[in-house]
Amino acid sequence: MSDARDTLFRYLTLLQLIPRYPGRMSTPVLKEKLADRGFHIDTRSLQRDLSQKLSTQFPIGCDDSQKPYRWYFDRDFQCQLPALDVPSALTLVLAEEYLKGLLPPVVVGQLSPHFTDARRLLDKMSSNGLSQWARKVRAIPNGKALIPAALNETTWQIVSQALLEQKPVDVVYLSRTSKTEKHFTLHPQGLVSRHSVTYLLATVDDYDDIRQFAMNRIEIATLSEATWRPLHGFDLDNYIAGGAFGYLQGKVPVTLVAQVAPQVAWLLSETPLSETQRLTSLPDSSWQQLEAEVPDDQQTLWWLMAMGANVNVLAPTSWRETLKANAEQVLAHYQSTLVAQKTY
Amino acid sequence: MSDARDTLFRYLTLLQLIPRYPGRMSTPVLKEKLADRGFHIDTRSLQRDLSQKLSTQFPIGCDDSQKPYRWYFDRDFQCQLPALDVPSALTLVLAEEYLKGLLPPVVVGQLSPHFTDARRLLDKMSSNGLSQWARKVRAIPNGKALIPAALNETTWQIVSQALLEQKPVDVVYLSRTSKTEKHFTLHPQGLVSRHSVTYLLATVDDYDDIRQFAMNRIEIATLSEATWRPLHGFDLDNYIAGGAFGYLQGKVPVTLVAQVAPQVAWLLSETPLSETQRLTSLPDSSWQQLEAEVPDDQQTLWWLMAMGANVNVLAPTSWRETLKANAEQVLAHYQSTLVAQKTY
DNA sequence: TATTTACGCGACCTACGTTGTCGCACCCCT
DNA sequence: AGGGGTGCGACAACGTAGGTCGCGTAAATA
Repeated sequence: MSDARDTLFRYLTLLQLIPRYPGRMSTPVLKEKLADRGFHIDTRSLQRDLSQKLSTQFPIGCDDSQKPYRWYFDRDFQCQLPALDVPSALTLVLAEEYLKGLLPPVVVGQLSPHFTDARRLLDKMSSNGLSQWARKVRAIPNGKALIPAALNETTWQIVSQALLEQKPVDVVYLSRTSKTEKHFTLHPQGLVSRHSVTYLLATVDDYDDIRQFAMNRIEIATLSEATWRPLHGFDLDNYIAGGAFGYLQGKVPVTLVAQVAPQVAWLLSETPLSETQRLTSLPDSSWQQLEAEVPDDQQTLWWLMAMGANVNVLAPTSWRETLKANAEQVLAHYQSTLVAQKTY
Repeated sequence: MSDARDTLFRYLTLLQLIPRYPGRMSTPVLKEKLADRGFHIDTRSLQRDLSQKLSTQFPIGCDDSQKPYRWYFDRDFQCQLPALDVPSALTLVLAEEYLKGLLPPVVVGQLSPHFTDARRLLDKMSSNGLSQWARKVRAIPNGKALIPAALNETTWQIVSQALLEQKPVDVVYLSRTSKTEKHFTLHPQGLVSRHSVTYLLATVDDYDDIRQFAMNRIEIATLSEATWRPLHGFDLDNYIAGGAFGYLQGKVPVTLVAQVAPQVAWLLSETPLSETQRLTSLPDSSWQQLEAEVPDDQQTLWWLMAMGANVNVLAPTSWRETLKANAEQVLAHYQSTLVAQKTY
């Protein structure tokens, strides 16, 4: 293995080194990287491998406009080494259905080679002609499907790279309040995808406080020349729990007690609110009593609100009061706009 | 290519033919499949390839308990041919975060080789030691995260295979109403993953009507000996739109008109309700007027309810009435249980 | 413009890897 | 006990991978 004169393995390593299309890699660099991994071969051999062996059998392209030729894989080529099995392929299709509603198109596009691979397998499998797998699988997302914010492909690439390699980025950002473009140097500390909007958490210029930047409002991103300023003691989970995304979350879970309508009980018996959930029948009613330890956060409260008259929260009292107050406010709204309503 | 005496390519094809662990494939079968793809080689060569070349370089195992040896890949081995790039790896991590809340653990586990591959790449990349990528990325799911219904691994494998290959399955199903186990022969027609519960749509035994089966309540599934009875004219999308999953959906979209609080307007400007959405300022208020073409479905109504007092729906009138009635009912609840409340 | 440098590429040759064939051993089945 | 299916060691012939040399070319440098 150290000598590793095994041709096959060298080919495979080489194939793994060649980047997918937007990227490219020159022959000398490839030789270098190959050497790093224990394959000390002559430049000539590498050239032969590329231009005679691999490029005839694989969708590999060569940019020969400049002299150190640079090689790349076709953008959408994908090859799983243990080929996908049918269940995995189906899972991928399902996953794609879900993710399309959750992540920006560009980001899902990043994974398209995987998904197309799965689809190709399923297509091929139904050689009888009419399996029509595409019409057999659907994902119904949780909650209202909002349209994911569009974002720029290179922005995603630059920012994700910067985040992971701990490098600063220069960005042109379209501020929300003032509709003006601003220039910042960001030091990325984290990435949060909330619903369908992706936020970059970063410190700005020379300041030490974390700020949020919606990725879709970053107009241009480039790796910065500035030096990286590390930030210690930042914890993403604490940051989120602190309410930064509108999800103020109490440290301690609370015990939810509520009466729920039959259809809600049915739902909850399939997909519990928490591990500790208990459902018990109520006398003289088709409703059931629900008890569960749930996080003290906005999400849970919204879920309860969406259930509307189908749940009747008994505890915690604060939630009960909130829900009650909310209902009163809603009614108040509908009183005050009574006149306006008539115009529709 | 027809003669394809290229060793490398034969090796690769072979590697793609060897299934991942739960599966296994015997030498004669491999020879057969290889021949199908144009590689007519001697059995001896195949044996050498497997036992001397491939199994020394790859995590390949051999079950030699029976005489036609059967080969398989390590369960969690994964090899992308153009290796993953950093943005793709990060996307995979994000995707996994989301999917963990949406699909049953076993189903996500089906994709774990992909995800572990991504994680391995990120781990390796941060050779400086402390990139701690895992602490840098979070996905906050849309809506309340219910716990996905657990389901059996082999059930998923059998059923997905049956669905795609148009084969009937014999199942032991734990009925919801009566807590008894029932035996059916199902003819799978579709698969719907709703929130976190996965349903199989199938005709039962000799009947022609579609019924839903929660995958998590299928206790045992085996490919059936029965002959496949095709069902014509079934359209999954129509079926869902027809309200089968509690999402009765009007054929025509409706025009939603509402006044929304600033924070809701903020959210909607990032992730619109629909392509046609318009937000306009209201005089004498920080609220804004929202107009959008939205589907006439339960999801949208739930979303409006969750927004509570932060939206004031003006049209369609039916929704306005529904929301108002709901608020009144909620208040009524909280009146009637006033006494009970005090005990908490 | 002349010179240098860096690559790509064709050619050549040798060592070694690949592959078909044969024979033997083993196990299972009848 | 015998025969078919399979794994495996050995061997010889063929093919080819890979190091080396040298030329041509294009870009960089003086």
